[in-house]
Formats: sequence, structure tokens, C-alpha cells
Amino acid sequence: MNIATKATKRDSYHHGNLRTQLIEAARVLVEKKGPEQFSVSEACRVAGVSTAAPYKHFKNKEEMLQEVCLLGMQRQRAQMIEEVAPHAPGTLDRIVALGRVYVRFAQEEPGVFRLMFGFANENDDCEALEELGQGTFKLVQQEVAWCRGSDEINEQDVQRAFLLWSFVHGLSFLRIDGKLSKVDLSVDLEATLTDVAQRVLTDG
Amino acid sequence: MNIATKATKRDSYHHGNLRTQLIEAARVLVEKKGPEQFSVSEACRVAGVSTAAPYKHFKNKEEMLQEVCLLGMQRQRAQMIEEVAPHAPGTLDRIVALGRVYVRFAQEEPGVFRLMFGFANENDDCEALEELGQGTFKLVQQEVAWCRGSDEINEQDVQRAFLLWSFVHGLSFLRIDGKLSKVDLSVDLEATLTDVAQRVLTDG
DNA sequence: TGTACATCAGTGAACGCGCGTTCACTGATGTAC
DNA sequence: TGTACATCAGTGAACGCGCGTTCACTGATGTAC
Repeated sequence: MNIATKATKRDSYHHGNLRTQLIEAARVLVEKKGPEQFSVSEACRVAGVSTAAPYKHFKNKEEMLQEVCLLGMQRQRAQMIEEVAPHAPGTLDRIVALGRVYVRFAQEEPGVFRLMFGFANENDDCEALEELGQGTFKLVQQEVAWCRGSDEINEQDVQRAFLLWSFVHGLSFLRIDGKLSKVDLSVDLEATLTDVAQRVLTDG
Repeated sequence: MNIATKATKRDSYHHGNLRTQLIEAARVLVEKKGPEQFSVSEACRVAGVSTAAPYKHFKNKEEMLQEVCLLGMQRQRAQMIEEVAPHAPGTLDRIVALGRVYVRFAQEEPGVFRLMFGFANENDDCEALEELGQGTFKLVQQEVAWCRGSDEINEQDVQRAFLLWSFVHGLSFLRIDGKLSKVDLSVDLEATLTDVAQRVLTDG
């Protein structure tokens, strides 16, 4: 976070970067209490500002959450690109890396992760969100295509990418909902991701 | 639903089966608005009863939701057992059937499905919920063991059952969150389930 | 450099709302005799 | 069969709460001259 935070003391009547700071406060609260428990009022308290202040920067509560969502998707995307880079193109390692980022992101930011999937569907209006989501999925498809030695994505690649996505998505939710500990299952994440990638990329 | 419902007209001061009826009202509301938007007051309105009435039958809001959750898990379980039955033991068909029920249940009762996974983790107190969940997972493990020709469940079976679970779980959530339509992906559920079951049950 | 003025970010108070839960109550029901 | 009484399910009003949003305002900032 390279965001200048000075929530407590303010040196002037004007704030400077309240918008940014409110988004950050919202992010923290979404993380702490869950997306559904987030309230504008509480974000204001955190940012040290009156409850009317946000409406100078956002249309409403929904728009605040939208920003949190957007930033989350960008972070996820950036992590994926970063973590894939060191591996040679066309290797399984890259696919494993994508899965690792997905699951890790969910683990580290469960609130935002939930927001990204539970929230965006009611807000079909926001094109940016949709494009980002599609773009990330395309990333996986491309890796799958490379894995089978082609630049072109064919239908089977899409199907395989989708299997991978479903799997890491389910794994992520089971983890953050604490289902795995209840079922007394300790998962070696790296081994599991590799196992799944192999199974899915193998020809039937 | 073989529950006697007479929410609108009541023939006497006493109600008879208000408890059951409140649970049903809660279920409907959880389905309609989502688990987080459910309110006791609204359930009362649906059941045609004062807002104080539920407290003669439930400790609090949480306990009402717990019942909805419990019944949901029982329904899911019953469907699984029913749908698996026609298939010969030890066949892939039985595993596919389990997956089909899982995904279909999520599709048909997304509200309750969400409740079952988002809710139960904060309510560790309820043993019944936990046992039901574990029991259902055991069901999958058993099928996997049979598929490889044994009655005993070994560690690899657990791992495989877990892969299957993660997959259908992810698939279910992606579906009910509307991610698949956005990504322009039409999935032949039956074929996909079969494909995955084969991949997962094959030796690496 | 100094002054007048437009801009606009943040204030503080207020609004109406629905919520979960509690309270003393009331009226129906079932049982004991 | 009839009456007295305990039980208890449901009532209606009230509570305190936090919420999202609006309003007229105020004070700081930047610009024109």
C-alpha cells in the first residue's frame, strides 16, 4: 500500500485524498466484517470524517464497494502476472502458479474475494469489472493453449481452463469457509495444484 | 413440501404449527433475498404473526437460520442418496450422480446453498450441522473407494473425493454467481461431470 | 503583492427506516376433580 | 358433564440502535485582476 494514510490527524479543513482513503477504509472493513456487514458510516468513522463526506466522492454505498472490488481484481491480476513470469512459457508450472495466486488471494483477502464474486453479479452495470474478470479467465485459457503447444485458444482449451477455474474457485471457498478443517483434511496446496493441473491437461 | 401452510388465514388464536411455518417462511425469504438480507420481522409478516411470536419457538434469529440450514443439508443428502441408488455400486455413474445433485441443489436453492456454506462456519456450536456436512463428504469418499474396488477408504480416496468436492463446489458458485454466462461459456453439465470424474479417478 | 470572489470539499444535524428483542398482557387449550 | 385453574402460544406496543442519504452551512483554496 503506497497510499498516504493519515486517518487520525488532519492538518487542514480540506483533506486532500479522502476518496482514496475512504476506499482503503472500505477495503479494511470489508475484510474485517465481510462485504455484507460493511457500512458507509463505519468507513467514515475509520477515515475520521463526517458521514456526509463520502457523497462528495461517490454516488452511493454501492459505488464505494465497486471501487474496492475493482482494486481487488487488479491486485489479483497483477499477482498472477508477476508469479507466472519466472516460469518458462508452455510449462505446467505457469498454470500451477496461476492457481496458487488464486487460492492465496482468497486466503489473504477473503472479504474482497467474496465481494468480487458475490457482489459483481448484481452490478452488471459496471463494465470495468466484467472486462477484468473475463480478462483474467482469458489469461488461464492462453496458458492452457501454450501448454499444448499453440498460440491459438481452441474450444478444448476453454473447457480445460474452466475446469481449472472451477477447481481453484471451489478450493478457495472451502478454505475460507473453514470446511476443510472441519473435515479434518490437510491439503498440501502445491502438490494438489500440480496434481489437478496434470489431470486436467492430460488428454482424456 | 408436505408442510401444512396456512399463512394467511388462521382459524384460532393459537396457531398449531407456527414453528414449522416460520422455518418455511425463513427458507423462502433466504431464497428470495439471500441469507444476509433475511430478517425475523419479514418472516413474521409472511407467516402472518406478530414480531414477538418467534421468540416462543426460537432463541434468536440465528437459531431460525440454523434450522433452515439443517433442513437444507438434509434435503441435499436425501437427494444424493436417492439419485445414486439406481446405479450399480462401484461405477462412475454414482460419482457423477453425486456431483449432479450438488450442482443442481445449488442451482435450485442458491439461497440455502449459500447459507449452508457461509453461515455454518460462524456457528461452530451446532454439532448437527457439522456432522451432516462430514457425513455427506464421507459419502463421496465411500463411492470413490468402491470405484477402485475396495470397501475401505484410504488416504488417496479422501484426496480424490476432495478434488471432486472442490470442483463441484466451485462450479456451483460460479453458476449461481452468474460468472459463466458472463464469460460466454455454455457447459454441458453431464459431460463435464463425467469428464472430471474420469480424470480424478484415473491413476496419475 | 494584495484583494475580491468563485469553487468546492467537508460539517453537523436531521430525516425516515427497518431491525432484533423484551415486556406485560390476553385468550385459547387441556387437565383435575 | 361441568367448573376451576394452570399452562402457554401469540399480541401489540415499545426500546434503542445503526443505517443511507440529504440539507443548508462553512471554511479553505485557487484564480483574476
